[in-house]
Amino acid sequence: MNDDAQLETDLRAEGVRVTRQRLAILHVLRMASDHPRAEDILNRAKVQDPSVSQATVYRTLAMLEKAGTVLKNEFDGAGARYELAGGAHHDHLIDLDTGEVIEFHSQKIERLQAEIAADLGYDIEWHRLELYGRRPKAR
Amino acid sequence: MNDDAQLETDLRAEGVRVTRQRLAILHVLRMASDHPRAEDILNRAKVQDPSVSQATVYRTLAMLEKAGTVLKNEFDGAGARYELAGGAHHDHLIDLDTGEVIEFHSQKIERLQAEIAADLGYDIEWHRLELYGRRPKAR
DNA sequence: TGACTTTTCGCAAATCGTTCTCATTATCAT
DNA sequence: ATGATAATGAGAACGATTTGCGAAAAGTCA
Ligand SMILES: [Mn+2]
Ligand SMILES: [Mn+2]
Ligand SMILES: [Zn+2]
Ligand SMILES: [Zn+2]
Repeated sequence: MNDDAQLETDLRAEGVRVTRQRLAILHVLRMASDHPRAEDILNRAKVQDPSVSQATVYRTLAMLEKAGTVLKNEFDGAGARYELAGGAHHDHLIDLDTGEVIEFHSQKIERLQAEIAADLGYDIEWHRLELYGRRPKAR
Repeated sequence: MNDDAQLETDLRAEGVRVTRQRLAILHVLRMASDHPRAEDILNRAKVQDPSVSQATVYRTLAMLEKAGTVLKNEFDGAGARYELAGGAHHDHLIDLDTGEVIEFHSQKIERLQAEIAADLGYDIEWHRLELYGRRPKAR
């Protein structure tokens, strides 16, 4: 597990200045496992550094997304939800009752997507696969 | 091919009043094959009835969506894009260069999605599968 | 048709998440 | 430490969509 000093290294690797605010935001993302919204990230970052502003949260997220460090998910409903990009590609299942986000991956689906696009004469740049469902009522 | 008188029947079937504006909007949707945005629908509807307003376009689309007559697609980028729900379920491939929307359907993928959700203990209510790609440059 | 009730309309103002402006502050190579 | 300049906070602006409100149109039943 990376400690907070690693965050500084990560930022420097991207050639940007290491600011308190960016460290706080990255720390929040490191700790999160719930695909938080910008507003959640702001609130959590403020615990570590009360000076963090909304504008900086959005700016930092946009910057990290461009750098490939962060993934921005535009699920149905309110605003975007973010997560660190670290691991392998995965798609999401959203619980319509709780809002919980569950991750999954299907090599078969990924392959089929590529085949379909190829048949249509396209190369896929990226894709979005989201399942919206609920747990069947106890029975 | 349905004529415009059919539109009136469609509206009555939904138990709402038949207005010039609604007929114009439905007509536009009937003619469209390009997944138009609300703004496009407004502009096209104005040709038939210049009195149609933006608010009515949004209100009518929301109403038709709730009735299951219209599908609202929230693709990446600007605003939502609409289409009549008539046919069979399909997903979309968006051309990143032209914005063109291509429809496709894979029974295999649909089945895999259901299996994945079932394994996770969920029933899928709806899903979104969008492929974003481009035609390989001529070579 | 005309009076009466209900729905829908256009317009403008409000929302909401996100982006931008700009004066001020902080980082960092020197 | 100093200076160049990147990054920040506060709040205004934005764009798509939604909503409140009084006016107009649609449905109802003589
Ligand atoms: Mn995820
Ligand atoms: Mn379609
Ligand atoms: Zn995937
Ligand atoms: Zn599908």
